[in-house]
Amino acid sequence: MTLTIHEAATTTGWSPRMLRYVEQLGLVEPARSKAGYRLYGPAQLQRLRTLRSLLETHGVELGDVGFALRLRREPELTAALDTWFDTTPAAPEGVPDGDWLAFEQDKHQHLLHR
Amino acid sequence: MTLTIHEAATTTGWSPRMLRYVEQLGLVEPARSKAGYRLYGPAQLQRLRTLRSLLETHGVELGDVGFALRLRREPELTAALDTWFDTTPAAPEGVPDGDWLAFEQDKHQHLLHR
DNA sequence: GCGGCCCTGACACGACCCTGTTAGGCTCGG
DNA sequence: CCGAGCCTAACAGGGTCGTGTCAGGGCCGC
Repeated sequence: MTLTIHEAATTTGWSPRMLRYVEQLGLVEPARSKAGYRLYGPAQLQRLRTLRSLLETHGVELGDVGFALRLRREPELTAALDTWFDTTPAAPEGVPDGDWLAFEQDKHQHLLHR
Repeated sequence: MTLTIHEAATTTGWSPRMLRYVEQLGLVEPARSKAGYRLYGPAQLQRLRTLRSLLETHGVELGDVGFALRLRREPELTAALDTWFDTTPAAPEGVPDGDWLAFEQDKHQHLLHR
């Protein structure tokens, strides 16, 4: 029930080279035989096929998916990005600039070290 | 209370060229004067500075932040990535492969069209 | 035991990203 | 009105990404 890299390549539409690259990005990691051969099971094949359609239908690059993976593995990075995006793009009215800057910096401080 | 692009550049550590590039990525979009001049207010300056530290401390590229922005603007892309990542990396035991594949595809279907 | 796979590592090469720089034209302030 | 600064558009060059291909060396099945 496991395919060699060349077999997996032909049934999923990737090239063997790309399968190794995808593995290097941490996206699909096949099991290994005792001698080090990559062994692709049904789960990996399915993942490879859905990955392919994901790229096509959303116009995404492999590197982008790699970055999304990084986001999952580094919640603090995700948090930092979230606070950055959520920072009000315009200063609230009635608040002096200095105070507002201090407020925002404080907010970031808390969120980063939570 | 608004700075011209060159002034904003010197106080934030970016180059004018980069400020235009950052704007093009949709990350920091300054107001415009009637004649089309970019006008950076305190909010934009703060955003530029925090962006800079974000890149340094997390070893992230501008393009990555751009992709994160894209994720916020395209929830369906985020959903697609989530379901892909959450696909069990190994088939559950006791379930024939065919059934499991069907189950996963069905799950994706639902999640995508929710 | 040998032909055909697989492994890792490396080079190659186009495409695109990042950043600076320049050109040509408009705008601001004194 | 004139010098300094802004605008857009374009080119340029070093860097990285995606992908193929090759070399040198193990592993597998008949």
